[in-house]
Amino acid sequence: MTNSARPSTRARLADVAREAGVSAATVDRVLHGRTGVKAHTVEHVHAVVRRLDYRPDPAATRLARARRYSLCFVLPSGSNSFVALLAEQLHGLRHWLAEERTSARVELVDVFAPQTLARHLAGLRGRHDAVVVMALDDPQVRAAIDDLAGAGTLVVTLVSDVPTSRRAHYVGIDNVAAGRTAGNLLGRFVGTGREGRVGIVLGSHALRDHAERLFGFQQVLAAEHPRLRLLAPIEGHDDSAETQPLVARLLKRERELVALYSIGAGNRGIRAALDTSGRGREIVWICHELTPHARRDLLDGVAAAVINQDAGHEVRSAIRVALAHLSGERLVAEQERIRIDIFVKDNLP
Amino acid sequence: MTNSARPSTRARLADVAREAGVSAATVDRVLHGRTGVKAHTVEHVHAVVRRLDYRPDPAATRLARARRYSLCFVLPSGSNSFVALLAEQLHGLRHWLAEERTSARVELVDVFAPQTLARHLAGLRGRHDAVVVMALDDPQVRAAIDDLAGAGTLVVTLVSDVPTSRRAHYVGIDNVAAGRTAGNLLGRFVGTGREGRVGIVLGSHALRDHAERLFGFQQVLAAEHPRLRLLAPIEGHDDSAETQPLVARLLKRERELVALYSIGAGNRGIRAALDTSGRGREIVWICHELTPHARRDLLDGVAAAVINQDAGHEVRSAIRVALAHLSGERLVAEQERIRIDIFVKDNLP
DNA sequence: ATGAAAGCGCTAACAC
DNA sequence: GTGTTAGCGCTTTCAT
Repeated sequence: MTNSARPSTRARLADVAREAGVSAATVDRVLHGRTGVKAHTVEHVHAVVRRLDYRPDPAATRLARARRYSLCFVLPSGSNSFVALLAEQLHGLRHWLAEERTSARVELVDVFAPQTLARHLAGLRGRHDAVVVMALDDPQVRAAIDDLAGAGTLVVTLVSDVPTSRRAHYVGIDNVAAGRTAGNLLGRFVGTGREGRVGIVLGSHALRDHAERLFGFQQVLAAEHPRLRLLAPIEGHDDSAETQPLVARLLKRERELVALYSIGAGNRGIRAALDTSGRGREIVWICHELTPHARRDLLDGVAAAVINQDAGHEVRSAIRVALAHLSGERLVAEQERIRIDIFVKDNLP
Repeated sequence: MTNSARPSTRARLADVAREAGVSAATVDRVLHGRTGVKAHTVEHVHAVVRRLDYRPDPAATRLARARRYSLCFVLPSGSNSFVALLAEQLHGLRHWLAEERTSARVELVDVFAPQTLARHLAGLRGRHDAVVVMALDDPQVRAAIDDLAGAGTLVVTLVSDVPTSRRAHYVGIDNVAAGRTAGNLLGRFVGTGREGRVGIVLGSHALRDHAERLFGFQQVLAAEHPRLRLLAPIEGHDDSAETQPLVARLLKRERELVALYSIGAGNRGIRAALDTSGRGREIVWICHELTPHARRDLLDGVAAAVINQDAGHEVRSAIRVALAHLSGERLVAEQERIRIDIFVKDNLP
């Protein structure tokens, strides 16, 4: 009875091999579903694995793996602060990436030009193990994603999904729920009894995340705050300089405006317009993404709430998801779900 | 030039050893600040480490370490759902703990009895590497923590801190900020212009987290919603059965009650009292901790918002913090900060 | 179809 | 004070 020598320790691969009467290499083959093992042996090894409740030691696995992975992040160009946050988070993960034997590069592309984005994606074919893309949901882009996937590149969508494409995974929030959340807060902040008009600013109807947020927002306002009337959404293309005059005009025209929902980026323009109008503290303003500016807007009492998706979580999740797919590891789906954060002045991190 | 054989790869310990002209063991000693190395050698090795930008591979480190750690979680007994959530999360981490060569046990103690808790802690002396405790901030408890720490046991406080004790770390939210957040939301939900009275229910003034939340809540209401009058807080000892009649009486007595802030546990009692009174949907109710019941309360439209601290994050953080202290690893402080989550009906995870 | 053996990068016991 | 050596648990050639 020498096997009582290491008590209370979990089973190792060697234990499985011994119990199954095969070598470690065979167990490894079975565990990774590789060919070249007799069907009967496969069965048997699996049985032993189950019996011993064997689970591989991830530290040993990582240490022994030779393969290196190459990722490419494709993000929108422009001055969008949230995108800057994503890029910054990615940079901050460089040491972790090195430990995971993974390299990641960032490429910036004009996201409002589907053709440009599609061509860029086409150019990535065969150059990376996985491409993580914050995409426009457009037929050309979808086709480009399908081509990449067809050529064996894993595609992960980030922040804004292209659900009917062959992307392996979407990392981001449920944007309909995010829009509902904004509607819930905005309606309650204005006051259930009060009448008034609500302005909406978005980047583009063509951006799936924006369209979904708008949908959720409208749902909740119609159902729970019917006294508030929604004005036609303004398209600012996520650009502050473009957004500011549009919102300034809105503020001048609509004297009964009680609230403003900013669905996308370009919030510096909105803030400027609100400041100029002098109505910044009476209008309930809700926007998305906790950028440094949004933080200021909250602290200044101009923004009532900010709905956020954690850029750090998203980048880490995208990497974990990609590596899990590439190396055949399991994912805890629940762990990869991105939360819809609500920030007000007092719970800022 | 054989060193171009492994290009683009980060430096390993062996590289540092070679460059410094010492053995791997010596580098190891220096890196872990162990004695028995000439001061000059220490300097030199550090210099090489810096020059090569060497950072140890955590996978290799974990694999090689022989030491096992033993943790003990001391949590309040009773029917508190949030505590159940903590215990459940800890159970879910058993495989991770096994990988980290760490064992963790849970012990349940009556947290409202300082003497009992103090005695229990005293009994833990010398039995674990670290004790994680959700403690009452009381002189006897503080002394017990100091004794434990003095005897070489690492103490981490969880959820509710004992700041002047010798605990190595506090894992939990900023409860003053949490109270402020509740005040902010509650005030806005009621409507800035509206008058009325606000009821407050807490477990005990002796619980530091409860006292801090109350403080933050009062701050915000006084400063930003002076038209709302706070009633004297009710102490329900985090117990639903005890809380329910107290709240029922409050609801009967106070016809001008417009909102209710529940600082601690026992929310099932509050929900029952609200349901019985028939005022559940007109009174703005805000409570803490997203338990299964709180989730229902939100979905039913009875709770307006739930302020939450993520039980899973807290348990993982407590373990990481403890292991980092015990094994002398670095911590990314920013990563261990526990968020103050806000949940409404629409952003439930 | 399967096994033997050499690492992956670090730690720890034991020499010297 | 410092070096040598034998693992940690898995992956991956290369044999057979």
